[in-house]
Amino acid sequence: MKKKPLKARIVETSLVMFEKHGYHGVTVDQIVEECGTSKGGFYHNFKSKDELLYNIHDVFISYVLDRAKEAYDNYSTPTSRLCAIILSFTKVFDLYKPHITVFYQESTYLKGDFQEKINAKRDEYRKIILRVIREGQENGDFRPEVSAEITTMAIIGMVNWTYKWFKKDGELSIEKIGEIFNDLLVHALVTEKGMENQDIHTYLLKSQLISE
Amino acid sequence: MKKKPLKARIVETSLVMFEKHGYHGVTVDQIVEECGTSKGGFYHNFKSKDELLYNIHDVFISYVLDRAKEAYDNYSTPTSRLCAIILSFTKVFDLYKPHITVFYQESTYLKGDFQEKINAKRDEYRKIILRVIREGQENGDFRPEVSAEITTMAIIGMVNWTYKWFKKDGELSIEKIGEIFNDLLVHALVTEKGMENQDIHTYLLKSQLISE
DNA sequence: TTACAGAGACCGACTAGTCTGTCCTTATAA
DNA sequence: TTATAAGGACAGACTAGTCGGTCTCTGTAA
Repeated sequence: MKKKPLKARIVETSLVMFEKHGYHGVTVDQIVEECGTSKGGFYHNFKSKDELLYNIHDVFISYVLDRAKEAYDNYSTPTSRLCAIILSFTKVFDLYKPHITVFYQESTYLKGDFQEKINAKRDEYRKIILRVIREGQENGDFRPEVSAEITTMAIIGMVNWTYKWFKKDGELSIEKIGEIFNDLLVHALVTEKGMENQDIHTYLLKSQLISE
Repeated sequence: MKKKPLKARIVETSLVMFEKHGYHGVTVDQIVEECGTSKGGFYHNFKSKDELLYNIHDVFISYVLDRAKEAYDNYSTPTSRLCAIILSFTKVFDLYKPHITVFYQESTYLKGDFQEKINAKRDEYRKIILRVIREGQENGDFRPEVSAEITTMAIIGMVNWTYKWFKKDGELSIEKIGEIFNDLLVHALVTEKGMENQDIHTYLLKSQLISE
């Protein structure tokens, strides 16, 4: 029964603390106190508090970026690709909720080089979605009259905002939430022609009467 | 030519600075330097830096809350109410973009009583949208199979996220962006029966071919 | 004279980061 | 197998600087 390496423990502990109190609401002393180590232990593993923040950002954005690329490669139509990307992202909330919160809450405080590296990956992510939507508009599956750029940001916003309200022990599982997002998206974007595709019904929720 | 009162100048100046560098990235000294006053001037108008942060939060949330209530009262169908609320909110970006950024970025750092007051208003806002969606589902205008709660948060997310990317001198005006949001929403939510309503076409973008 | 708005030197608490030293594991030579 | 050397992981006292907030003083308008 081996103990986890200190570096991982520092990341995990600080993550929970940052999520609750914010990056500036937690001191290095509090972090080392909480995971039972020392200043020495901390600065042996990280060059600075900033580097810890960068580390947290990078783990998360690299992970979702990989999932998005996978989703793009594993499917071949705009609709299935978009839905797969959305679903892969929402699923990450179960695993990386604290990372995501820190990512969107504290990225202002990333300095110079750290900020540039993260922004580059963030932009890459955005461009994948933008590309899927453009391809959908070009082949007639998606409605052409809505701006692809704005739609991209609307989708990203809808999904990302989940970090503000999602509770792991809430009523709906994260998969279910992802399905609702996809259902809304498909209705908002897909044309009648695009709807004729058979497998699109995979992404739609079954209509049911409201109980009275 | 009367000068603006110092208190307002402090708010305006700090807002711009907070938006760029974050609440913790700006010191009181920097604020008073930037608006040509002194520590004395600052602490004569605010009990603490926290109170300034609260002030900024309150101005913004109170404003949008009033606009939402107005929009609800001025319209009578779920669709028109929802669209009016969304439009009133997006329009606020022209006026209050820095407030909004600070609101969503720094609310973690509001202490005790301040936090509770802001959260109460924020919750009130959420409930207005939730109510409109429920009413739409009950009268058959909105699709009943999507969860009203999740849809509410999806909408709020889509709109709120605008603060992360909207540029005042960008390609599209904020009104145009609001119209796209409404178009997406109407397609995502409204039933065929609900679509029969005449004035719904006000909220839809005109279909046009993509130039090749 | 009074009341209030603002100036700015000053303070004390706090915090990121440093530095020296210790322990423990592992490699190596006898 | 054992003695010894070396290097990495960590401990924790310490430092230098920063920042929110206070206090006293000044100018001004009624």
